[in-house]
Amino acid sequence: MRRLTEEDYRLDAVTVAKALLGAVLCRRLDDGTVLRARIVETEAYCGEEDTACHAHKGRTPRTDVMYSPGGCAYIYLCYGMHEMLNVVTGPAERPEAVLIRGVEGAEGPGRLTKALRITRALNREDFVASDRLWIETDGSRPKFRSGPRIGIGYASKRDQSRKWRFTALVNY
DNA sequence: AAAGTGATCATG
DNA sequence: ATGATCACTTTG
Repeated sequence: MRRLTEEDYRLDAVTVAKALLGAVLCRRLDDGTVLRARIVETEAYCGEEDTACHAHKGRTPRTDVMYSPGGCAYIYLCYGMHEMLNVVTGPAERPEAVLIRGVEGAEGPGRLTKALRITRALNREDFVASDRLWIETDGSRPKFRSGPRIGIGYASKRDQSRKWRFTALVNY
């Protein structure tokens, strides 16, 4: 197991979204307990030109974090109750991110954050250096299926049709 | 099928 | 200040 480094995160979101399948999301709580879960579903959001991406309307207080260099967390509240975890990717000033949609045992973006006790308090956390939130890999690259992203009816038809959701096929 | 829940952003 | 919208989950 090795922790992912900034080089792993500074690639484009589609590449990182695929690479994160099979990697292990790790969360250390205040009491020292470490929770770990393998990532099984991801989605890529690719810059201002992607009408599904939160950054497609440009930089706002919320999307500012997406313009940081790849390797930090973008976490926001959806529908007033679900914390959504994203991994910012790409170089600085390029607003791309990977939404973690599911981990083994907690499938669904709101469920995994609940299971791993991840909230907006961890927005902007640095996955490369943090002792509270990081990602490890054992090098496994599971086979996966690609499909359209979920819940983006507000995006252009073209962007809705892009197959930027990735689901691991193997059961760990 | 529809509620539940509150942050966010564009509008005024 | 107001209101529409929302990268969802659960319940019926």
